[in-house]
Formats: sequence, C-alpha cells, structure tokens
Amino acid sequence: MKRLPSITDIARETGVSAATVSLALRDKGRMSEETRERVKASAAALGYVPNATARSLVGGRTQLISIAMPAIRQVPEVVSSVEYFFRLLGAAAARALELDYGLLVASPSESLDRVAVDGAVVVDPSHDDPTIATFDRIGRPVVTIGRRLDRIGPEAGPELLVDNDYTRATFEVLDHFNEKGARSIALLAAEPIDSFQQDSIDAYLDWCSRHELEPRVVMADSPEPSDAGVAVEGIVTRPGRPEAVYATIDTLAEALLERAAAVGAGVPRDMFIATCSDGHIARSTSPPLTTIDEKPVELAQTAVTILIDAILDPDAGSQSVQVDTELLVRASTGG
Amino acid sequence: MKRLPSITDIARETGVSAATVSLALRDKGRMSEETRERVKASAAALGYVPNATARSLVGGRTQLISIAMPAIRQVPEVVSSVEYFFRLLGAAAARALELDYGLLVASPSESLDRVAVDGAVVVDPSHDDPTIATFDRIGRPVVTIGRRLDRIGPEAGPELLVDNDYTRATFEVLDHFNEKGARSIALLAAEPIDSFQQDSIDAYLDWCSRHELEPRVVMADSPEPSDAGVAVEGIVTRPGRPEAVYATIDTLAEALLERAAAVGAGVPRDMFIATCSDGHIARSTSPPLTTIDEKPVELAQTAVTILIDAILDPDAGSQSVQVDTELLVRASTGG
DNA sequence: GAATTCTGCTAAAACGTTTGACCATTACCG
DNA sequence: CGGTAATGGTCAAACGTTTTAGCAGAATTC
Repeated sequence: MKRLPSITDIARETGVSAATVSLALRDKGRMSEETRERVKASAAALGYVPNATARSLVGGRTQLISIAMPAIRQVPEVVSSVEYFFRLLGAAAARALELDYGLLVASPSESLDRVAVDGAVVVDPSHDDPTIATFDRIGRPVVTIGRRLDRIGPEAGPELLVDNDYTRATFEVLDHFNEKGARSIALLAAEPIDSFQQDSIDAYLDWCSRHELEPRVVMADSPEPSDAGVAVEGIVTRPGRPEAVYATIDTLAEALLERAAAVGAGVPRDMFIATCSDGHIARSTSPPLTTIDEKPVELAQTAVTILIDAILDPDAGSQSVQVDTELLVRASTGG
Repeated sequence: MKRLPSITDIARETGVSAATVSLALRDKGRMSEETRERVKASAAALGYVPNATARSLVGGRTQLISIAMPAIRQVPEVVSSVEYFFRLLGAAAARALELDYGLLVASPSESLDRVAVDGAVVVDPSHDDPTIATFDRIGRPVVTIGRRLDRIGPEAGPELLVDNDYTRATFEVLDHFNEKGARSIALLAAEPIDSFQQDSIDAYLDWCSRHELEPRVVMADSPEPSDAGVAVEGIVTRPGRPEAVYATIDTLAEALLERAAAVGAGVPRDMFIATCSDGHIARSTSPPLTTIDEKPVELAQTAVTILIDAILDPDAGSQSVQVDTELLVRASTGG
C-alpha cells in the first residue's frame, strides 16, 4: 500500500511545523490567515486525507459504533421480517453518518477480541450475549433495541434501552378484535421466544383474564412457514376455530392465511388475522394484513442517538425510550 | 472513558518488557514457555483487550472494509428488492468476519474525508461515485458488484468486478418464453437505468433482432408501484397486449400482475410474466413469479474475498468474476 | 578453550496525529 | 520607557502497539 501524504509532508512543503498544519486544517489555534490558506492549499494539492487511525489513537475514540442483529447471520436462509431489519440497519447507518460516526455490522456472539468501536447497538439481545458482557466490562456503552434479559453484576453500566411497548400494542390489537365482535381469540407465536414475543404473550394472557376469555396460545417450532404447518393446521381446523388470531410474526400470519384459504375459511369473513412487523408480506397478501407497525426507523435512530450521547458523556445515567407503535388496520380484520 | 489495561500494564505486572508482552500474546518471538504463560495469565487477569487502533497505526491497515449500496439511503422509503440487498449485506458481513475484517456500512456519495478502511465494495456504482474516485486516488482497492460506468484516468487501479451475466440471464428468460410459445414479448424497465437494466435491455434488443421479433421496451418512471401505473396500464390494455413480459424489477412485475388481474387478463393463461431478483415478492404473488435468481450471497462473498485478496496483495492485477444466475421457473410462465 | 550457535529477552524507533506548555516578536498602555 | 498583552507560531510528549536489531549469557562444537 503506497504511503499517503501526511501532515509532515505538508509541513515540509509549506515550511511550518506539523503542529501548525494540524491546527490549520481544523481551523483551530492562532496563526495568520495567510499561513492557514497556504497550508490548506498544499494539503489539497498533495491530495491529503487525514489518517483516522492516528487521530483515534490520540483521541481514544474511533468514531465507530457497531450494530448486532441476530437476523444478519441467518441471512443465507430465510429470514422473517427482512424489511424490518433492513430498515433498522439503514436508519442506523444514516443516523450514525449524520453524527459523524461509522456503522459496523457485527454479528452477535462475536466477542470482539480487539477494541475497535466506541459503543454498540444490539438488537433483540439474547441472555448470554458475549459482546454485551465484554462491553460492560470495558466500560463501553451498549444500547439494546429490545429488553436485556441478563443485566448481571454491579459492573454493568447504565441501562440504555429502546423498545416498543408491546403490552400496549398487543392490547390495541386485541381491543380491535373485540370491537369487531370477535369472541374467541388465539395467539400464534414461534420458537425461539425472545423478549418481544414474551411480552406479547404476557399481555395476551393478562388481557384474556381481564375480559374473562379462555386464552389459547399456539406455538410453532420456528417462524418459517414450513415449520409452522402443524401449529397453523391446529388453529384452522373446524371445531374450535377461533374467530380471531394474533400472530406475532408476519410469516406465521402468512402461513395461517394460506391454510385458511385452503380449507375454505374466509378472512375476514370467518376469521380475523393480525400480525406484528409491517412490511411487504403484510401489505401484499390477500387480503392485506392488519399489522402493528413497529416504526423500525425511529427505533434505530433513537438507539443510535442515545448511544452516541452516552459515548460523549460516559457519566450520564440510564436512558429508556419507548417508541410508539401504530396499528395499521387492513382488510384482514374487516378494514 | 476509563483507561483500559494496556500492554505496558501487563509488562509492569510480570516484570518483562512491553515488547515481550506483545510477542507473547501473539505466540511470536523467542521466550521461555513459562514467561509466555505468565504474560498470558496476567493479560487474562487484567481483562486485557488489544487496542485495534494502535495496531492499525503501525500496521498501516485497519482491518476494515466498507460496503456502499444505493438502497441503504432510501431505506426510510420503499426499497425494491429489499431481500436482495439484505442478503448481500449479510453475506458480505459474514465473509468479512471469517477473514477477520470488519464491515462498515457506507452510503455512496459519501466521499470519506478520512482514511479509515482498507478497501470498499460498491454495489451498482453510479458513474460519478466520489467514494470510488477517492479510493482510486489514494490507491485503495474497490470491487464493484455491477459494472463500473466510469473507469477514468490512468491513476485508476486494477478493475475488480463481480457481476452476473445479465445478457445470458436475459436470453434464458426470453428463450423460456419462446419455448412456451409466446410470440410477442415486451420488456418492462424503470428509471433510473443502471448497468443491470442497460445490459438487460441491450440483450433483449439483440435477442429480438436475432429472432426477427419487433422489440417493445416500456419504461416506468420509477420501480415503485405507484409510479409504474401508466407504463403497466399501457402493456395490459387489450389491443396489442404482449403474450409475455419480462420485468427487470420485481415490484414492476407485481404491479403488472395486479393490473392484469384487474382487467381480467389471466397469468399465465393470457400472458406470461417473469422478473429479476428472486425474493419474497416473487414467491408470494399468485401465481408465483418465474424469476432470475441473482445469487446475492455468492455475489457478496466473492466480492469480499476478491477485495481482501487485493488488500493483501496490492500489486495483483484486475479480477473479474461472473456469478451464474439461475432461472427459477414458477407458475407465472406456466410452471 | 576458543569460536560459534542458541536462548531469552530488551531498547528504541516508527506509525500520524493532537495538545498543552512555552517562546520569541511586535503592539499597546499609562 | 518599562511592563503587559496580543500575535504567530514551535516543541515535545503522548496515544498503544509492532518490529528490527542487538545483547548478555549459556550451551554446543571442534
């Protein structure tokens, strides 16, 4: 790799010291306008580009943050809610760039063996995420999108959390079903259960007991349509078919819809369906699905903003922000 | 940000020099097994994490590469082919990690004002990409996924390119239409025309002239369904409706399919449709769409591999790899 | 028993930048 | 005209590593 012009080269060219060059280029320090201009001109002529590494070394900061999401590792296979994750990623990158940070794509479980980033965003953290453990230990901030299930030890830093209020969102769906006249409501979820699904299930059970309805939670082996077959079949078959189903994941709702059509159960005529994570799937089924829009763009923007605040002021305390979801009512629940 | 234990702290602890610590931890240099173990034990006890910045400064490499894709900036809006880009990104990150590199999400048009990465992958490069220009100038390798439209100046480094053979892919689709008995075939594309669409159009025109068929290229204002209305309408209306349409983008095909259904034109009964970029859209329409699978995972893996090769051996020459597409025949062309 | 090789380690330079302390000059004040 | 202030810079340390050259002593060779 060829040697790039450095601050010292400019210094030699213009006959000033390296310190002056450094200051001149960043419009700091005291010097004559003429010197400053000469330095800048020389820098431009030489095609000088500041060396971020050297800058980081003295500054102690890399201006880099990372984002870890489970979905990214499974990408070669089918990932549910691709659109959700992609939006999350895109919005995070954009916000980071605005704040003059770079965004590094990490995978969870990758327990960084070198210090390279100033902080991390972790999406849907698992309970034993080694990245989080390491970051806690070395005192680098981590903001999670979705609740942390661990929170271990006194060494853990302040809690930085961005999340949707899934309890409220679930209530909203169930109330909507109720208003539309559904009396028996089932919930369809899939392994593995993350904090989001756990919250939804809890809220569902709570809601059912308040409304004195018999809860019915059906679990699929995975969000993939092929693995959801049995669970979906069980819901859709005739005796005991619920009047409404809230599926926690869009692929589940899609599978359910297909199966319902196959056995001649009309949606929304015979059954309502709603799901979480608005995206292409929900919009393009027939009928289109009523969904909870989780506002991934806001989630990511908020997370990055909080993270960078925490980097700039390490002594600031915990921060916990809830991003409101929005119920998008579509034809699958009668418009 | 609290000061982390450094190599010097370990040196003091164990009573050896910093150089020895550095060598010990990386299993290099000559020293007694006992010393090596003592150093490692001390490092572990102190919770030492190597400082990547310092390492980069002396090594001249950051172990970081970036990936730029147009789609990432448009993410707050609707992005066509989300799945394609997400897979590209995920596969690139995974491959980079395997090779001990970090992947930075960049946006095109962001003309890096500091040197932070060792090389870049640019997806669907535009003709005036400032990132590419800068990288060329400072001698950092860039591999593009999709042909470069510029290639300016003698200073430009070797060409590093990964691409699908869209000519071949387009021929395959058209031959498939032909075999199925379609006589009039239209092509539907959308502004802005990138290298991929240009290749497809050229191939289409070529194919038509060889088969002595009248070509019919229809352009939409953008890939978004809302902007494609007029173009789609023009194709679908009765007199002169083609027997088959190849839409270069999946959202176009989807819009076309919907409009066809609306005017009572059955697919595949009255018209065949095929599209590019396999993804959820193509799989879930009814009927499902015949597509060209571009193999994004392979594209990204290859790109990252080539890039890192070029970083490790800057004097190696140009590299150009074609990744084979696969025609996935589905119901929209009669199975 | 002198020359050579091996072993185990260290010193110091280098990477490119930032920053705080300092130092000449020249200008200004009363 | 002596003292203070402003101007326009420079010096050197520091950031945490890697790497090359070298050195003292022990072991081996002939």
